[in-house]
Amino acid sequence: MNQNYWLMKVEPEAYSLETWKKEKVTYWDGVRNFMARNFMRDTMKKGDQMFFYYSNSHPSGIVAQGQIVREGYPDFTAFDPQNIHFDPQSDSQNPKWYMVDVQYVKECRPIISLKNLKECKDLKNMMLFRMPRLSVQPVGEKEWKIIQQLGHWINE
DNA sequence: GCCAACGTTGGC
DNA sequence: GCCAACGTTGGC
Repeated sequence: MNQNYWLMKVEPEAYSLETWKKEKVTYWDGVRNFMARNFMRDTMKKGDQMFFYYSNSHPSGIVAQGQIVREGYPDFTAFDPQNIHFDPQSDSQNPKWYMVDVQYVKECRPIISLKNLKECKDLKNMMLFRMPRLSVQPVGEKEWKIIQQLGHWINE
């Protein structure tokens, strides 16, 4: 089976690493971008690995690693008018947005900051730099391995 | 189907 | 908090 790698962004105020570590598995709701949605709906497979990336943070960067444990299914937060991610164009008969479930694997401490990533010349082709606003994006196997080396990973 | 206006993301 | 980049919307 072909193993894929991903980077998924979250703002720490929206969903923190501490919460993820406690819950172990979370659904990745609220993605409202077509390219990111298509990756989750069509390409992500159970067993794929992902970096958990803090955006809009001080600093921004990779703080943990996880894996996909459930493949794309409708993002039900879009159906709920009370929810901040509500989208009237999406309903359960014809869902517009999708999500996956991700399980916590291990933490990276200290953070691998965006600056660290940019300074690593072997990573200069990362999609992160070319498409800085894409919140769910693939990571190449080579890049994945380099980042594994770059970080200090902690299993708790 | 083009493209200007608008809204959002996210680094700084 | 500013603002550049860029995805999306909507008028035509």
